Amino acid sequence: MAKKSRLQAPQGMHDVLGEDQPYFKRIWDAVNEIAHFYAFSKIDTPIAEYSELYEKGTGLTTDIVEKQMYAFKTKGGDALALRPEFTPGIVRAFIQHGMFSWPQPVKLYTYGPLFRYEHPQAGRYRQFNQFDFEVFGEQAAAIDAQVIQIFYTILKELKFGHLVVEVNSIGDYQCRPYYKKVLVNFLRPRQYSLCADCRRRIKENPLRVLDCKEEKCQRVKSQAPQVIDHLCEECKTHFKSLLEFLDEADLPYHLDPYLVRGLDYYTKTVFEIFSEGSIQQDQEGSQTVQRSALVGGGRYDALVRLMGGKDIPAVGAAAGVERIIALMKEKQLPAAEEPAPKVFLAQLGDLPKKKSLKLLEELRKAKINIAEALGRDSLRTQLARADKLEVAYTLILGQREVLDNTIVIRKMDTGEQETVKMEKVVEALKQRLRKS
RNA sequence: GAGGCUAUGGUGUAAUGGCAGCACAACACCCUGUGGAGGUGUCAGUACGGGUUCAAAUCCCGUUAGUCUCCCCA
Repeated sequence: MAKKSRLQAPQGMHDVLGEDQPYFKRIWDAVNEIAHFYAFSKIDTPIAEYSELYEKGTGLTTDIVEKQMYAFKTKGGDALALRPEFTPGIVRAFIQHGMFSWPQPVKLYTYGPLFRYEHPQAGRYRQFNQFDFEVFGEQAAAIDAQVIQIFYTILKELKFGHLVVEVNSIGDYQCRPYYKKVLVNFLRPRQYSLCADCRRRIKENPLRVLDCKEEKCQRVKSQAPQVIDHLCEECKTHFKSLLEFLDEADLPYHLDPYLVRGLDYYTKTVFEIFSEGSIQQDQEGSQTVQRSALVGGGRYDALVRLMGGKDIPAVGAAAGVERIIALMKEKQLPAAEEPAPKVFLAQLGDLPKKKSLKLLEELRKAKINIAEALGRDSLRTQLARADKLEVAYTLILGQREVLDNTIVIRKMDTGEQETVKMEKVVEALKQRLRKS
């Protein structure tokens, strides 16, 4: 093992500096606001769980668990894993705290970092953030529609323009095994028209062949039997009902009969939300539209029971925050606005500097955002800095003022100065700021 | 897990194998209690480790990281 002693963040992980913070804030604000409106309560689960939880929940054969999990042993010998997704942890909490006996449905949301060990590239990191909404104890398709609507609304709040919801139903444990057989029977005679990966998938996970982007596989799959034609009555009714709700809610959806998802636990509804992607030119000059899913989710009616709880239906989804931010930047969508200070406090000398601390605290209580440079002594430098910050007013507190118990208010654009009594300064500033 | 491209002060950029330079930023001074302009100066770099060569930022190999593609996914 090569020793990585460079003074740098680990691969695929990065610092979020001040300039990016407003984007996160904007997203968290939108998420919290909409969660509150739809009566979701926040849950924070540990950043690590027993590995077993994901092996059982997410699925042992999924890439996420098989190849991408940060798994480790504690000193006490426990096998833990950094969470690669939210759902199993939330399901665990649901069971552990007996939420099946809470008033149903139980609506939970969360956001925070997830970890997957994979090759970083555009919009993909080893530590990344998602926000996640889950609803337990409700099997009506109305709830599926509501979850979709919530994510759609959050992205709209963030000012995304053209959003497309791709939906499909992949059946449940009654009808999917049957469809799988039909699909395999269709694919097997045609396997030599498929790419190598898909030939492998026929055995491992035939549904994923439908997801392949290879052109020759696309050709085969366009002839392939579709899941929605093989749904059992219950799943068919549920899916029809979902589409009606989506129509009613004016959500622009597109039925993608080939949408399947990578995780094992989905049943019935699966969906993804895309933004109209960026157009990229490849070497031959042909244009391909980059579409990476911003949101992915679906229904998982059997998971709670599978993990040891009661038979509780559930539906949920998660959105990738870094991807959303990348697109916000590309489309120049607004981040949160940080109110810039409009006042600067300049002080000269020891005594004024001491008085400054108290004055700053008074201004904070009065909610007047103020900048200072207590580390600087020359008035010239402090004014230069005030100028750079584009404040409207600068307070000047020197020896003379402290002795007279006054302070100077300088209006920066005109250079007018006025001396006011120290105890009046908060009021005087408020007045002036209100005017401008 | 596989592959392509890239790497020069804090940032952005120069340098036919031959003195590592410029701009911005930061800091100080010109100007001791009055900013915006201007001037002077300071700080600071060839990602890391090897190799070729009289001579390497430049060529070669490896590592690391970034970026992109496949895989997979948010």
